[in-house]
Amino acid sequence: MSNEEHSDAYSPENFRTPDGAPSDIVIFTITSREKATPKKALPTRELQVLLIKRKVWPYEGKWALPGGFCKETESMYECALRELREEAGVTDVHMEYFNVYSKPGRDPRGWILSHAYFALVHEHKLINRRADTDASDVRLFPLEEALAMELGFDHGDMLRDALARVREKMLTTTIAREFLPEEFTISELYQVIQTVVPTFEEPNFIRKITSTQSRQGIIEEARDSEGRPKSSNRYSQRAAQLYRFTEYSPGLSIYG
Amino acid sequence: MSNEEHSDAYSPENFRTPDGAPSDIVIFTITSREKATPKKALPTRELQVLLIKRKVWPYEGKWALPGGFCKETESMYECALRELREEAGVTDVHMEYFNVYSKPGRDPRGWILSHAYFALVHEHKLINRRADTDASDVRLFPLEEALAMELGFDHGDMLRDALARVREKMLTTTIAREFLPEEFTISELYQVIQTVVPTFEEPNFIRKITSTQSRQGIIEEARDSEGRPKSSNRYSQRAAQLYRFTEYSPGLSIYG
DNA sequence: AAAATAGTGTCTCTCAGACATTATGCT
DNA sequence: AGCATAATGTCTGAGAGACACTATTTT
Repeated sequence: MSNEEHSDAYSPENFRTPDGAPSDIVIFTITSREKATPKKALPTRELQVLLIKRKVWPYEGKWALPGGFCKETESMYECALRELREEAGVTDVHMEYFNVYSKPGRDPRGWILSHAYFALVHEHKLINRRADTDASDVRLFPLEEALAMELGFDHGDMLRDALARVREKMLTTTIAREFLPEEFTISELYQVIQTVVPTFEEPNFIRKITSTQSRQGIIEEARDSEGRPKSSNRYSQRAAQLYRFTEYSPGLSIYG
Repeated sequence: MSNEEHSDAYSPENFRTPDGAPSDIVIFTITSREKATPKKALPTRELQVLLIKRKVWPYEGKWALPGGFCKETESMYECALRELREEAGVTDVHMEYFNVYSKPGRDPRGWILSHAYFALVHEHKLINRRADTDASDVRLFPLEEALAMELGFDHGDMLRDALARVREKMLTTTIAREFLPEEFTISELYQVIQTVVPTFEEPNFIRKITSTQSRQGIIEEARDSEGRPKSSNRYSQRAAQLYRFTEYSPGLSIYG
């Protein structure tokens, strides 16, 4: 066995090892507020990000993403789940890994590699938490505001990267479901997509999404126990047909 | 400041820190062999993966992915680039990060979190290397064979995950270019896609890819300095039009 | 009636899918 | 002539895009 530079004979004693491997989580939610109009109307929706105010060095007093150090007894995903629960009081949500942040010097505490996740949380899951927490140190920020802030560490990069990934996935997968109730109207779905991807615009959205031939059954009509279509007039005078996502997830291709 | 479990007052002395943070790289290439026919014909293409035979504990004698430990002075991506160069002799290729592997106990040497990349390498870039390397310990394996092998660590999982990711990206992005020369024929492109994604089948492939209306200009005709279309009879009696990828990368959506 | 959202009719043009047919140059 | 690959012709029906129009219920 040789001692060449790419030797496999690694042993922790011979090299500097990392000082920690945390996970950080970009928690997105969509808040909805009733419009001020006296009549029924679609709510105003806004994409929000959860941030935590740091109480200790480094970046004391700055806002940053929730997160924390991984333990040797858990996987990185389990670590992120734990932090999600401990810091945001949230369980059972869609969470995905998206990148590692490892630039030397990114953390003044030492050589620390951060593993970034994003989570998509339904508004209702955060409402409980907001009651029993000191709102001054854990808060939702509107996306635009959060993007303009100077966050601790390289969390600004993480936020931008997470957002780009979520926007892409919003259009190519059915993650919109994470922000919707089981049964929803086409307008709600359209609104959610537009809230995450402001450039999204489809004048004939209803036609496309419900023409079951080409995009085969991403969603289906909700029906009651007797098979009659269910509708809702939550947001409108005229009741709208309710839909639900199916299990089907289409495969996309640029070649055909 | 409190000592509660999710305190920010982390300091390396108080907790166990990782014993290492390596990167491992799944290097894909497509080999092409001339057919045995006397006449001109399309070559036989095969997706291959580069593996290295381990010489030391753990998994001594087993085949595994190339990789190695990250240094505190480099980012994880730089680490992967270095390993790619040191272990496979490859530079300037498409490489992407795709996951972290962190299951407790995954590495008998300790608490080691591995960061997995895939690289797409043109056959030509590996040919040089194969000459000056002992072919007995660094080798290309046909994909199917590699999948059936028992690799060291959790590298079997990495290989399967990398393959799934590359297959998805082959259909949704223009990474096919990584396996093709600057200018190529439609048949070559079709073959490359099928080599990576065996289920891909498009009877009217030429029509679709060259109808510049809908999939606007993913590729364009190659032309000589006088603007005349260039063609090649590398693989056929009848010369075929050459194409090149443009910079355009289409955005896909399930909603319209 | 006015407002607000839900949903349909209709037209044009492109394109997908299928399959047959022609084109070119080598052996 | 026979072959392998390259490329076009032609038909059908689905669907995208645009825009006007109708439907339903509340205020």
